[in-house]
Amino acid sequence: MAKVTLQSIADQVGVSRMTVSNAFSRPDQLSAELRARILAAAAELGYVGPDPAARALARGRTGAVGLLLNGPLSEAFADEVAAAFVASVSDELTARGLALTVLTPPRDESFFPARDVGMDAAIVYTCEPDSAGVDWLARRAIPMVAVDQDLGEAVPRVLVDDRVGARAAAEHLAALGHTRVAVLTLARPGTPVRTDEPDVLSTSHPARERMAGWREGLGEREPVVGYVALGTEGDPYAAALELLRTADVTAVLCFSDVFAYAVVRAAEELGRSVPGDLSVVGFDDNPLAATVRPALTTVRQDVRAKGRIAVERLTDVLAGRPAEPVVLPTELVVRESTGPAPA
Amino acid sequence: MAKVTLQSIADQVGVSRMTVSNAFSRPDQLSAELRARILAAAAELGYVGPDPAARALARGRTGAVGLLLNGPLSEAFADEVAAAFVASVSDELTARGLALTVLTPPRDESFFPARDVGMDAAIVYTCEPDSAGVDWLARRAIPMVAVDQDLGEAVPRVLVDDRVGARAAAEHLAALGHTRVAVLTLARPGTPVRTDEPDVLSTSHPARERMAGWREGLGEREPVVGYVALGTEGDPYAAALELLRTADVTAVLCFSDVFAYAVVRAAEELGRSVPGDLSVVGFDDNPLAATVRPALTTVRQDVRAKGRIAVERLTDVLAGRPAEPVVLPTELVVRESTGPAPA
DNA sequence: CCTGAGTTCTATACCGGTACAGTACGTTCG
DNA sequence: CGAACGTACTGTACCGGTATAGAACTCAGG
Repeated sequence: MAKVTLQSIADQVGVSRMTVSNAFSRPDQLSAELRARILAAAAELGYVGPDPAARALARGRTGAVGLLLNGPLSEAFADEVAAAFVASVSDELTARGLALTVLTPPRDESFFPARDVGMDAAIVYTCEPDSAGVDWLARRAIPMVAVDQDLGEAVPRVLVDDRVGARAAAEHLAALGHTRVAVLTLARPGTPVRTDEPDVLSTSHPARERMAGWREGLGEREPVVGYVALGTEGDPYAAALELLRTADVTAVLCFSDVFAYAVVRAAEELGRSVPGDLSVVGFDDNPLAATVRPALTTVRQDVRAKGRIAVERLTDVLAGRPAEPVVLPTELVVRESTGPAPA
Repeated sequence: MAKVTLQSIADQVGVSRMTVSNAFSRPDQLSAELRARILAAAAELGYVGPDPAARALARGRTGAVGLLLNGPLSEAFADEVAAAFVASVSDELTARGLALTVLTPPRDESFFPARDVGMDAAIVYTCEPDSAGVDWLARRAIPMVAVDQDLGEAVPRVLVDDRVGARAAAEHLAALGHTRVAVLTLARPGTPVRTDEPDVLSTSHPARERMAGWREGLGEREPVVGYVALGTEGDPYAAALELLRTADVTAVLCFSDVFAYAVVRAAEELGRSVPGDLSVVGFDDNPLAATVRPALTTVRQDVRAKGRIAVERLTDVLAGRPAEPVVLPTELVVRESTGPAPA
């Protein structure tokens, strides 16, 4: 059977192709009676509806929004917080009649999603400003919204107040009398597990901001005894063991709740009780944080709101409205993993 | 600035438009020297590369594959097993130079991803054969692969041997002397929480097959004392409490590890010890199953393999190769949540 | 010197729609 | 009763590429 197009239906019914197009895409442009006849003819011929590719070319819109990630999706999902963000973005896009296309770094440059996939706009999640993906999107002039990252003034951003949250966590420890505090945070990929060099820190916005907040909150005390910087491929538990064995501290500030829980388990392994001998603070308020024992003191952020607001900003941009930068609040949640510094 | 197209570069360099197209898409079709000149001119004019929408129309391929889900993405992610499957699919597609577009049921028919988004093929995950999404894909003649569902002979399927796994779980309980066994499984949406009517069961392939396997494995004994059928919106913990309060059983077979853990907590709440007073078996071997106490006896399936094989089948279909149906094995994993039936 | 087989580039013909500016024909209103 | 307007439909001009067949030229082999 030959391909069924708008034209074949137009011929069948005896109207112009444009009228058939309108029957599907702009019902108010023709009489109900004629539209019914056209739809009937279409059904009879087995016409499904306008071809998305042709429509995308003619309209200049695809109906899809890209979500640019800095690693494979399985990596994002290893972190429950990132997974919740992705889910939130998808839900919000659905509610607005947009589809989600996942843009991951390619294995092979021959097909580069950020360069080769049609989309109306993109949400950039935690990607370095100089990454290839961001570069392609920018060169294609695809409207972007940056989440958990600063891509410059031109790109609207949705951030979390990591610094204030981290400062609150550090002040909490300080108020409990802790003076020897370590940090377990993210490092640039490839960095050795343990280091005291501040410049191996991950350049991600949250990593920088949280570190800055911790330093502020620890105030005049020797701010950080040492820290373990962990690449994405690192094993948090091994890093935590290493940290506790080599650093003489009474508390640890962690980049995430997953890291914090690793510290808790490492402390148990080494026979140190939490929070009796060691206080541990996480970040994000992962569902995990409330479930494990001892429940983790952490800094809460509202991940679903982050996704929702990112999509709102995106639709603002698509509609030509100005999109103000947003900074979402954080909140210290004190649970069982922190206590007074041991004497 | 006027839009930069292939034609503008062709004019600038003084070659045909086709040659410029080849410079980007088929480098072996022209001399290296000319290609370099074209690329230089393109860079100078700020040409990014062929427009994906136009290319999709001309080539008849988009480079994107749809993943059809039967609910919002956040719902899929509530289940760690489904999330792992999605991640696996994405990783495998990336490895093959394809992008992933998420196809969820629309809030509003005006934009229906399964109907309106361009894609080369689709993976259908746990969707009812008569759902609107499947119907649109079928009418568009989009190549499909069905996962955890049977869409008829024409659609290649990737299944898990749920029945054999469930039977093994039931036989395990039988061997331990259990004769009064309940089931906690999925129901059709909207079904009341507790029922003994078999036909409220979810029509999903896994739900049917697991139930069949459980019945087989319990053999000649009164097969199932009763079961709680749980819609997707139901609260497993509440259902588990209800079940244990009303059914006089020594063991519960569950549709998932999440359900099983809910039963464990409900048993604790009611003062019954697991596995002393009550044995519980889950399904899937969710990471959770090994972490919680008591660790859950469960039926393992390899979710990453399921994603990988689904994508393999999909590429087979795209290449015109026949795609044989696949049934992946399951394996009973005995941990701490099952023990001899109490006297 | 002629033939056949590469290269390298071009001409033509689509791919399947939508936007926009009409045209033709009632209706309404001053 | 004529101007102004709304409704219903059409004609034309794109949207920005790619496939395919062929033309022009080079080169090796007989």
